[in-house]
Amino acid sequence: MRNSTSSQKREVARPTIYDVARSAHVSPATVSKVLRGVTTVGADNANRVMLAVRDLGFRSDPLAANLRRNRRSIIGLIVPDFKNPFFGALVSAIEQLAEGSGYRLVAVSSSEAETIEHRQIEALLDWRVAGIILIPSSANQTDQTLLRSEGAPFIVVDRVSKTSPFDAVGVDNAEACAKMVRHFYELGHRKLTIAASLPDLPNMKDRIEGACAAARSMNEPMETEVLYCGPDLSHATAAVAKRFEQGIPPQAVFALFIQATLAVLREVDKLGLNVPGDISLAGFDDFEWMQVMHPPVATVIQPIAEMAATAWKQLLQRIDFPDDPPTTFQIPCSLEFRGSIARPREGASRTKSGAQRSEYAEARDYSGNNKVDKTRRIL
Amino acid sequence: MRNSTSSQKREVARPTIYDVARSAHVSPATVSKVLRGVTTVGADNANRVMLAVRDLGFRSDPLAANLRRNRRSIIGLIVPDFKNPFFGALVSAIEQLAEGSGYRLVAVSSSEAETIEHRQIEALLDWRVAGIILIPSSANQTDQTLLRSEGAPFIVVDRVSKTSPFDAVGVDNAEACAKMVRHFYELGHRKLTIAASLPDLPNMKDRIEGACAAARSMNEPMETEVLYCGPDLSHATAAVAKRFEQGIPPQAVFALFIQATLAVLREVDKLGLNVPGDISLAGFDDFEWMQVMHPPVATVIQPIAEMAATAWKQLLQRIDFPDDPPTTFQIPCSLEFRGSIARPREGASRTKSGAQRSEYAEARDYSGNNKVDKTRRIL
DNA sequence: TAAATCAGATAAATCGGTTTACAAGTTACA
DNA sequence: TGTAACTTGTAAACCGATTTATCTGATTTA
Repeated sequence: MRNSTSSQKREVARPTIYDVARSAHVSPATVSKVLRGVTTVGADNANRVMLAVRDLGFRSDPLAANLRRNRRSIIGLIVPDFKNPFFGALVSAIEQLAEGSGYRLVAVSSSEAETIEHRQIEALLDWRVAGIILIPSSANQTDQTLLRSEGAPFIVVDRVSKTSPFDAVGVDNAEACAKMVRHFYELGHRKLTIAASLPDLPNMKDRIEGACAAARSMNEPMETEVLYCGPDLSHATAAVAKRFEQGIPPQAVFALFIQATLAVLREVDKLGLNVPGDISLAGFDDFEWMQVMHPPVATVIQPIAEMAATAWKQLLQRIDFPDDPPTTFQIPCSLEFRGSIARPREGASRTKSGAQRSEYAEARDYSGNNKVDKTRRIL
Repeated sequence: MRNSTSSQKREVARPTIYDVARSAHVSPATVSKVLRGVTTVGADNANRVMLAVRDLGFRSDPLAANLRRNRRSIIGLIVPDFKNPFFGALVSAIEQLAEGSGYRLVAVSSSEAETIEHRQIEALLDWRVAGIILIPSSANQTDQTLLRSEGAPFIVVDRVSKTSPFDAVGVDNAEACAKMVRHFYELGHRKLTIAASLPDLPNMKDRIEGACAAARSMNEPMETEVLYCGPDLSHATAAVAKRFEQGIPPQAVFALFIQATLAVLREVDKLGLNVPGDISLAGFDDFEWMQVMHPPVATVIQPIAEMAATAWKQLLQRIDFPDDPPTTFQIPCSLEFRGSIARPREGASRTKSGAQRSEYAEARDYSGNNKVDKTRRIL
């Protein structure tokens, strides 16, 4: 005999469909049908059921429901780090899409660690999620292979290579970096320091290679130097500081991730240097603060909204058609050339000059003209 | 008869405890006991079970398990906006604590909307989470009342009032703002513009009142003006722009949330004004970019790590002792007085002066001396 | 009128672990 | 030796919704 009236110590006994059935004088099966919108129910009974549901405040238990039917309604999202506003914006964009799609999005973090990522994926699989959106913590593809072998619909986002054997959504890192390098070149730079995190992330690798290849292919080939800064701000600060202390500081830096951008700005500031007078700087990703800096920081803008939309669409496609061949998407970035890049100085003197400041003032075009696509703004 | 060998179209049939039981020549109940560490199992049987588990790659299905026993292992976290790096840091900090505590943390977003917040809470309750950490989207407490009435352990974080009738963890907003106002006062400011979001968030209310009360209580009372900027950057930009266009621009602004800080910087920049020469500025929350600005932005630092730790501890306490009286925590903030605040100018001329620049240069003390607690750094 | 069809409702099996109740075997102790 | 106490293991009920197979009564068809 069902006994849902026995109440736990604290818990208010939740009504079950058996309670609803009793109250509406129908069978539990009929209640289930009404709730799922099956039409083979008489209008009379349906009404009584709906009334009883309202009266008792009944809400279906997804644990029990999901256990029985094998359909699932949760999409899991694994993000390397909630602190990174780029991922925050990406999560947010995907969440907008999930809202009202019948799916529910839950986000978990891998803390940039493979072991945690693996645990989280196993947990999501155990919870029988409908699908998984993975922003990998590393280039290691064992987790993706696991997902494939478990038959779970999933899509890899952001840190992907062009040749991923799975569904993947990334940006055209190489081309974006090439464009930025060309901008440096056109302004007269022939030496470029590239501040990367670590070469083991696929997108970072593409950025480095794209930038270096572009530099080599110029009429007058540019001299490049790649600085590996490590994963976070403290590592980046140390690496950048070390580089600035030894030999002559670079005149042009392309920071391929946000922490490197901050590290360079910090170091430049510490040494009393001037951007772009002493050093030209470009970053990656667009954060609001970059536009209120003096000068505003030129940067590569990843199309977050488009990435989210593509990933979401492809995941739903994958859920519906598990056997279609996988697709890799490469979305182009846009670039924002702001005042932080200027012509290199002839004599490499390092005092602040008024002339230099006015030059940057002319170069900036970030305020006032709102021609920039809103969806590309972060924070 | 159990039939777990029938395979779905795509799905590789997951082994159940019945499969394990068959393979180990014991009953399913024995398997369950072994897995849950119940000791009343012979060593011989236990070994065979563990071997079978390994062989078959069995992993327990939490849906089925949680359905039967009423214990739960997931903590749900509701955050208003993933894009806000302050929340990102808070989520991240809480996640560190959840890791290795036996609980799993899943984050969902309310998109700053009461209706979505309500839906998310209902969903979490339906999923029978062990507890909920709520960063409210508004001052409306109906959701908190719902949680209380459903008997779910929960704790409210960040946007809380001192007098919350529930478990709550917030910071001492009023005192922090008072300190910052005193700093303005001591540097000679007698007029202060306070840029708030909306007065309906409890923490924002405390900030506004704390700042205004402090201003009034000075020997020479300060004149304050509260500017309501709305919830996001676009609203804030519009509100700030409007204020700067009408009458004389303020000489001192205390921005009580990050978007206001950005909006002020943007407007200052647009009008060609100089910080702190023409206008002194203080913000709320510490983001890395604030330190690489020229000048670095003075700000109130919320102790994120401590907030997370307190909230987590209290939630676990609440789970264990559902009937203890609720506690409200008020954690003090620290302040970082940086170069963006300086003495007001005598004659309110608005040209950039070299003298002014050097004054700010003396005021800054943000780099080099690493005495700032690492845990307070965001991004 | 009897047989076939069909809409509408339901009892019972089911999902996959957990828990309970109890049986069988051992050991302990009077 | 007989009974209580303790071990170890299992069958079966259970969590709450879904689904299947079946049943009833009404309507249609032969």
